[in-house]
Amino acid sequence: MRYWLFKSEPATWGWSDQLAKGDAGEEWDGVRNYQARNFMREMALGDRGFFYHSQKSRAIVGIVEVCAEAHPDSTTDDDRWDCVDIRAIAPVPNPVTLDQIKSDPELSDMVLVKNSRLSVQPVTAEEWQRICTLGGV
DNA sequence: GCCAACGTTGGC
DNA sequence: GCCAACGTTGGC
Repeated sequence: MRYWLFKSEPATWGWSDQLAKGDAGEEWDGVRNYQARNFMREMALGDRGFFYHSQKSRAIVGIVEVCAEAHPDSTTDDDRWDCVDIRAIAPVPNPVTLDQIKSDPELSDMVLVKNSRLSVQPVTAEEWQRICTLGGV
């Protein structure tokens, strides 16, 4: 199993919106960036991901699971863009903030730190474990 | 609200 | 195929 991180502006699509979709999950649509799309194409059913709030709150707030592999993005007719479906698995009891991540030596190589603009990104098993520990998961 | 970083577009 | 212009993202 691989690990990922999904970034969203809470004002547009937040953790509470994701939770409301329940086990059915929802398309992670709207991505118009090749790198992010390519990562989604690599995802497999059952892969886990962090749900990150960008902008104002800047923290990892939840854990999601890939519940459908890459398929055409229903929000566009442009066949370049694919997306996966994800569903909420569990909240992170103590949200892990960007500040915490930046100040933790074990997390200093995270894509989140190095390329803050990438909206879908891979997370290593070590980073996953560390953040779960910090978050009280 | 500003601005730096980055990706994409389109003219040449 | 290069590169300038432009738009968007997201941290501060």
